[in-house]
Amino acid sequence: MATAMNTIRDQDLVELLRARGHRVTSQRLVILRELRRRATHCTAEEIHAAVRESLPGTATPTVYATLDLLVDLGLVRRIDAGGPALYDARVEPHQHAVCRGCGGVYDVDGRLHAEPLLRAAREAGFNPDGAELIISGLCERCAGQTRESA
Amino acid sequence: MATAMNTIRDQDLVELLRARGHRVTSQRLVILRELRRRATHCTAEEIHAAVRESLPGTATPTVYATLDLLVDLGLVRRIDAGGPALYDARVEPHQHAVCRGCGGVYDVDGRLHAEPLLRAAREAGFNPDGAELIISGLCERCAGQTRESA
DNA sequence: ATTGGTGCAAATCCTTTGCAATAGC
DNA sequence: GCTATTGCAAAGGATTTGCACCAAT
Repeated sequence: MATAMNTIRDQDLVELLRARGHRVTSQRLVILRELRRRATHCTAEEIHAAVRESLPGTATPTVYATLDLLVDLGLVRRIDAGGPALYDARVEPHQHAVCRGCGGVYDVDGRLHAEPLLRAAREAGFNPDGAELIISGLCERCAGQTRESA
Repeated sequence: MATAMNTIRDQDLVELLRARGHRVTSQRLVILRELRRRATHCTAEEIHAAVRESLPGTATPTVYATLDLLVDLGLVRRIDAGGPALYDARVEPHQHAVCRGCGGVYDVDGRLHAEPLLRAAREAGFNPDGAELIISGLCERCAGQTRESA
């Protein structure tokens, strides 16, 4: 089922699964591929719809379980931005901006410098392994509408 | 209904509501007071239970609507940490750490320096008005259990 | 007197659970 | 063959909606 093009990209998932004693299943491969194909965050539902095309029988709980696993393996970021959870396989350092008006989520490129806070967490007995920044505000369109209606 | 002690603290809410053309209701006062009394983040459900004691008939949708409004007014922070939304009226600069194991949310004192990212967002046409950092990892207890079971 | 807020009931949305069948090791 | 993973159906929990009544301005 794996094409030559995808084999290289699938490699890291296969190795991580084996290393952790998990099984390599087509659902897992297809779901990660789908997340990587779209270079943006998407919901479990969107992934489910896309995955159905290559793997018609795929069930909702499988999608959720797999997304959880991919997050655990560190291959996917989970973004909690108020609505349904978003999943993101984009690897470049970037954060997310959420519009208070329309709920849209936008990428903001740039590295997050949270070392002092991670250190503070560590000193308080917490073992951090990552951090997510959510910027909130108004997107261009919603800011414009607010101004017009005021 | 307002006691002398609370009047001072309620003042900012009353003024903000008036300024924005909203009405001053006892539900709004009581919900904000409750959030301020507990110096930690809590769920809508917890607030609801607490508010029922002084305002027995209070309905779920009222609690949600009021919390939304308080967040809009900038008096309360909303924290999306994977489970039910948390609301926090603590004013000292601090962020939150969420345990992957038990889901617990802990305060991490310290100011967040996200100016470069906020600037990047602004340059991309977004109008930021705040940012929330969620640190993820394992709390002391869960980290211990993982080690034991390994 | 107006109309924004509230309470109630019910709906909706997202996510998880329980269990039998399947497929990876 | 053993057991993790899957699919299916259904439950569960959080939040929102629609509408009638109430109460702040």
